Amino acid sequence: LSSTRRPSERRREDSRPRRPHHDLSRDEHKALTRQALLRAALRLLSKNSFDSISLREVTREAGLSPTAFYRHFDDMEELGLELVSEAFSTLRDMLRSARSDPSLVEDVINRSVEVLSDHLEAHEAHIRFIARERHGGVRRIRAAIAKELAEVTGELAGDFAVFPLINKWPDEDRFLLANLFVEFMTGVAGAMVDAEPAARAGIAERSQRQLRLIVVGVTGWKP
Amino acid sequence: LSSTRRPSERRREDSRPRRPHHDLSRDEHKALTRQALLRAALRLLSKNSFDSISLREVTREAGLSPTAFYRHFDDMEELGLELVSEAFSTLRDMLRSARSDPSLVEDVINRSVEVLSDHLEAHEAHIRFIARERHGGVRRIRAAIAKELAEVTGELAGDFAVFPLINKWPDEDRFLLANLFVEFMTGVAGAMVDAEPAARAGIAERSQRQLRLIVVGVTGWKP
DNA sequence: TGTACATCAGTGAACGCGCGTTCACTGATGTAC
DNA sequence: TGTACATCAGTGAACGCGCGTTCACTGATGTAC
Repeated sequence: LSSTRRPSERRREDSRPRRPHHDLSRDEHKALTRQALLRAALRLLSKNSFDSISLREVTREAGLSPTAFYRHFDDMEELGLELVSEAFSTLRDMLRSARSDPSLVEDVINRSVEVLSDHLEAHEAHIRFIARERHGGVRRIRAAIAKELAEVTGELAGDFAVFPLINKWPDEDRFLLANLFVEFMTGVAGAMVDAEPAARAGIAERSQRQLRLIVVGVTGWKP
Repeated sequence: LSSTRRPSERRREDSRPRRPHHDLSRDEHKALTRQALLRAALRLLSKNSFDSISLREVTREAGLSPTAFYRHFDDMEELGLELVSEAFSTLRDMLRSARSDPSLVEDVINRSVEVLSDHLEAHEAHIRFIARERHGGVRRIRAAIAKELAEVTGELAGDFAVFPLINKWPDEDRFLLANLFVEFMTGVAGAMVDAEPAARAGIAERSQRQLRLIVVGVTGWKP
């Protein structure tokens, strides 16, 4: 009996204290709680789609009372939109650092897929969320993801200027290629996220060969 | 007052009579009701994702009492799986007739996208359902869609034998190309389904140009 | 530095609602004779 | 063909449950003096 949990002990899902007893300011503490809600939602979203998880589930998973939610977000949709911009913020950080990586220019085909795999391993929940909600059941979230992807595509079209071959293509063709590349990579990410971890290396290899075929198309392309 | 609806008149969503008074057999009537449930679910699924619609919503939309559902399906997941096989049944009918269409061999690039557009116009709800649930929140439905897509990919790899260029490729490379093609087309379908109808022609044109780039890659590919 | 007051993140009770599922039922259709 | 009985698709009431949201509250943190 002495080892049984007392029912009054609420299960806590994170280390954020309900009542601060340490050196955090009120604002810092609030920011931590907000993060706890976002993390909790992301955890639930790896199993279910966004429009099927409830506000109460999120607060329960975060170790808060349901009403605490309203101190941080108006509703679930607002939290969802924040997850979108959070996911793309880290994704674009990754793209920025990739841009200054000389190995990527030397071996776009293999390195692109490798960079994607690495990012996926580090931010799996974010990528799964994007793959799931890209065509999901919530219009505003679909729209937010589409907007971010369009921006990434635009930037990528510019990046392609470093390749002598593509350098002289008209803007329209560069955009065409950037869009194909983004769609392809999105598909690869979606496949990897749904696959067993053991199957991911195989998907990566296949994707590299497919990307090679596309690059052959690029070298033979008449703009 | 005389024009107001009496509250006892339940809104009916289809023409299937609650109590048959005509020449349908019991089995025929049951099959119609089953169809009414599938149709109703598909209608709801164009707005929301599968794991957020309820059994009661479906029966309400079909004009039935909630309990009638259990005469046709054990639970919602069984209905969802039936929608998957229904969607792929019509899709594969389409692919079968496309296979015997000489215009497709003459002009794969443009005709493939046109055939997809036509199918999408005729079966939009089915295609949207597939695009939405392919990476959606219900494991068994994702698995069912993945299985169907894998079979379609396998058949397509065989179809490619009609092209002299690909004819001599090893099986592995043909599968690689079929997979790329299916992923590409799936992406196009997803984009079209999410886009305003007015924007679809533009997506079709862009996809044709991208497909042309891929075909350039095919012509230059060393197996 | 100390005190008095304002702020506000998080609480817990309460609400009305839609949910999935059970149950005994009804009455038209199907079948055995 | 007519009758008596079996089948079973669809019903409506009932259940316990989790939901989103409101409200007045508590008590630690922040601030004005």
